[in-house]
Amino acid sequence: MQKPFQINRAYKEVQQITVAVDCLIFGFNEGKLELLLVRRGFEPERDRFSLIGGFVHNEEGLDEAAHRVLSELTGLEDVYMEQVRTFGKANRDPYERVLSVTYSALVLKENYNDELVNSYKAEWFPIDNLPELIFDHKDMIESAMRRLRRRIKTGPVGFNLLPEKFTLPQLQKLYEAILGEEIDKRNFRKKLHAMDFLIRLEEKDKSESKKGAFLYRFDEDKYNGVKNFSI
Amino acid sequence: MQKPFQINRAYKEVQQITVAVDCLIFGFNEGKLELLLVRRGFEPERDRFSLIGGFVHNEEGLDEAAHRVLSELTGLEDVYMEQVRTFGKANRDPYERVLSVTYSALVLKENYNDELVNSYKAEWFPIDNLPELIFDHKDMIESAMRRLRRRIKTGPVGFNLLPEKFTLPQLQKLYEAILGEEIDKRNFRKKLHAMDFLIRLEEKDKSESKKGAFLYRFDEDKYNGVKNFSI
DNA sequence: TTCAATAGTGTGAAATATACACTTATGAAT
DNA sequence: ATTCATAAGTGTATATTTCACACTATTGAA
Repeated sequence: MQKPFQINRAYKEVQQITVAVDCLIFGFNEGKLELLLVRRGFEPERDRFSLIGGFVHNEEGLDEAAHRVLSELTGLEDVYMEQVRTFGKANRDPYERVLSVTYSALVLKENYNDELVNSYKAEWFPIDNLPELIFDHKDMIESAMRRLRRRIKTGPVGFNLLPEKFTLPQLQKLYEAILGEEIDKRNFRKKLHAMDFLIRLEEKDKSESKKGAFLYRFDEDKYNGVKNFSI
Repeated sequence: MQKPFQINRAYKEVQQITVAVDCLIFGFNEGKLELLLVRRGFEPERDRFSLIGGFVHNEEGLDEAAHRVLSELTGLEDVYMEQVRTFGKANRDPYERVLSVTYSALVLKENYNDELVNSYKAEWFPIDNLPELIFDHKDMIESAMRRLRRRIKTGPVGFNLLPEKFTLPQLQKLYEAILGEEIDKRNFRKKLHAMDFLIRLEEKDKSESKKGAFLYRFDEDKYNGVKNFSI
């Protein structure tokens, strides 16, 4: 019989593993959900695309590491991120063992530091037209997409992908892009109106139509009074 | 400006971290949802309770590690497990840095190897009356419970906690124990009947009542024809 | 024969989700 | 100035789902 596992717990000579965070950086632009990828500039797998990632340092937590990696690439500091899941097959990276904890980030394209993004050879791709990716990064994206679809239906996370002021047609296009299906305009607005956490401003965005669409703002306080968010 | 992160990717001298899996082993017994915990037999934190865990070996994947840890403790081999989430605050274990990937396991108490469980000083606790736990294990349990509540409403995972043949009153008690709320008997049965993936056997369990309750069996094939599982 | 205890069953009301079409405002073109 | 094209905005009826609710059936034990 093996030793009780608790004793192993105290072993100092236990195997250690390289741990990375890989970030799924989502943006929304011109009605499309996009993902930020980098092209590998070195062998192996040179020129293939991958998620933005980096290693976890010894003194930093996972969330910190994810924020650091994102901020190093985009210059963004206060970004909405959540952990998605951890990929840990022994040979997922065939060159060396790396455990990867994935994080999903929702960023506002207008806030990026373009220069920084360019310097890292990062590119945005529409979610429905991604290039081939290294390792298990495709699985990571699927996993993150499933989660994102669930999250936007049950909570107000989608607003992180829109500017402070946005129109209802914009918001609906965002939901359609993420869910991958068309939504009825009247039903969509009916739900939003019922929850009553958006504030209509006396301002219109005329960039998409001659009539112009009213701009709205997400109101945190009013949202806190909402019991069952559902779209 | 820092170096492009991709170059870091190729570094071999990157920090490595000790990685553990911690298993949330759920069982269902006498109408109660229970969790299997072990009492630490060594300092520090001697005599406090913790989840069952173990370190990830270099040549094994996370899922494998979780199954191995579970099987070493309980002798069970084919157990339903899913990854929950990864806890990675730098100081979550104040004695040494350990990253922990949590797994939720649904086991059938009658299948355990009692001797093995006893030899490890493991104990079952009802989920609503847990002892104090080390480190962030309480957070892990909350996280796993949230997930379990969601999963049993949207999929047939609960059956893993019941024997092959079970009664509807048993099944309902299981749902009530996990969800922490009472369910209307008629509405509960109505949903199950509508989905039509349970097979009623010509056999009754009279251990709970004089009248006896019919035994049912979960039918995998019939379940595959169900589009929207919902309880 | 009665009693106690759990198993089993159906209906109506309320809430939620879905389907669906026309009017409004405005800038651009004539 | 009138017309036209384009997207914004609005309400109602139906179907579906969820929820609330109470009595009968079966049986072993007393």
